Amino acid sequence: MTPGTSATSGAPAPATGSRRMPEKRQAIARAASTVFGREGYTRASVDAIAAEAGVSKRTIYNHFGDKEKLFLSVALETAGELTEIIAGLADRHLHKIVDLEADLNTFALDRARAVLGAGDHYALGRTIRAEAGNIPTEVLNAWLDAGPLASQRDLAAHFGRLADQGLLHVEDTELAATQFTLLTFSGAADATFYGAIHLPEAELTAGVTAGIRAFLRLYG
Amino acid sequence: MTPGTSATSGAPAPATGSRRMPEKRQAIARAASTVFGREGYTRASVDAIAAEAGVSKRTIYNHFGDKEKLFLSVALETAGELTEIIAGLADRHLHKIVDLEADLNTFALDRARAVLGAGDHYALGRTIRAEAGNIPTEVLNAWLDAGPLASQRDLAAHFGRLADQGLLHVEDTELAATQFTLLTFSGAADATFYGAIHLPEAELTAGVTAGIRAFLRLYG
DNA sequence: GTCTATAGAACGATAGAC
DNA sequence: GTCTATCGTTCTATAGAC
Repeated sequence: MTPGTSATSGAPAPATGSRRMPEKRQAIARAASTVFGREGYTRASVDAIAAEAGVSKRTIYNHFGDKEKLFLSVALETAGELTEIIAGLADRHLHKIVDLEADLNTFALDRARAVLGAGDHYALGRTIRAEAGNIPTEVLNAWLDAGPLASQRDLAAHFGRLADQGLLHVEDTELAATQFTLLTFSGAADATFYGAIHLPEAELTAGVTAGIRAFLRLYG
Repeated sequence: MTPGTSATSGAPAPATGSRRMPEKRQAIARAASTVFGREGYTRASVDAIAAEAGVSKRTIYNHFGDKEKLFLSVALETAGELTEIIAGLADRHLHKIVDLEADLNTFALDRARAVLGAGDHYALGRTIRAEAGNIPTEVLNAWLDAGPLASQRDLAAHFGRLADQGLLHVEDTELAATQFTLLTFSGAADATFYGAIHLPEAELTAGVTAGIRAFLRLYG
């Protein structure tokens, strides 16, 4: 094997043995994200990840060193994915306001569905939360900063703009964003264990609606 | 715990081989709670639990069947422990109000410290949350009902009483209790991954204070 | 004498690492 | 593909309780 010293060819090289195979690495990362998210860290076996990625175990060890490094790498690399999705939702629903309460409601609902819904957008995030006590502080902070905190800063910026337009009465935009998330998201996150179990749609909409009403009593 | 069939006598019965040994079972349950809470489900070995309990592995299997049953039993049996602690705090701080904002503040702070603080009051709860996807719905619901939901109902009752006294303006006491928890607790729970990492005292008090102020703007 | 609980060794499977 | 460690589980023998 010894992949580093195999044929040098600069050609596209679809076959195995090329000098660098970023697509293999990416396949491993994707597979690891899937399996870690589905099984959790300890239950996920390197065998299962290799099978999911369609590579041999040895390839994983060559690329990532060991299981822990693989997990931490994937945790860091995927930290920003959901942030961008949520930023897109905020831009779509909060950029041009037509009905403040309705627009906030739709944004909050879409965000909750994106994070907690059936898809595995956040499956790895669940595992990261579960393993928080075993993750080095720097990696944890990097994940927080590229993930949840980034979404919060983005939301605070939106609220600042809405305040400038006179649609909201906000002094501390960061605090308003935090409390918006608490009132419209954290309840559902807690009730579903961050998406691990299903929440009936009616309960989700009821919780979000009540949260939006409280938020507008505070800042409307 | 084990309400109906507790030990009949006051006799010490130190020797081995007695017909029923509930104190061994309790030692196992305590040890399992500790080790599961500290290590998580998959990392916790039956060996480690046996060592912590001062008991042989075989004894664990005789009492609980297998590792999964042991975990689920302990999860159910310890569900109400923290609930009673929090109920005591609520009774202490919310029964006789002298300064509404200060009393709510103290209660919220004490509760957050009790749940998220260094002690392992909630360590097993963290593991239960992490394993939610692998826990049978009925067990999960029983844990929720004896734990977080029970605390919430208790808090709602307090708020109902305070509303009757004219100290709060609350229509839906359950909703008020939910939003109180969201505004004064969930932020810290989220930031610490339910107590897995430490939160500086200053940040905790700042978050709680801001949450109480918002709550009183909503219901004061 | 029989029953039950205990301790500690032993087994089979699995997973991480090379 | 192989090695090695570990884990969940089971088996065997011992000893007190009825």
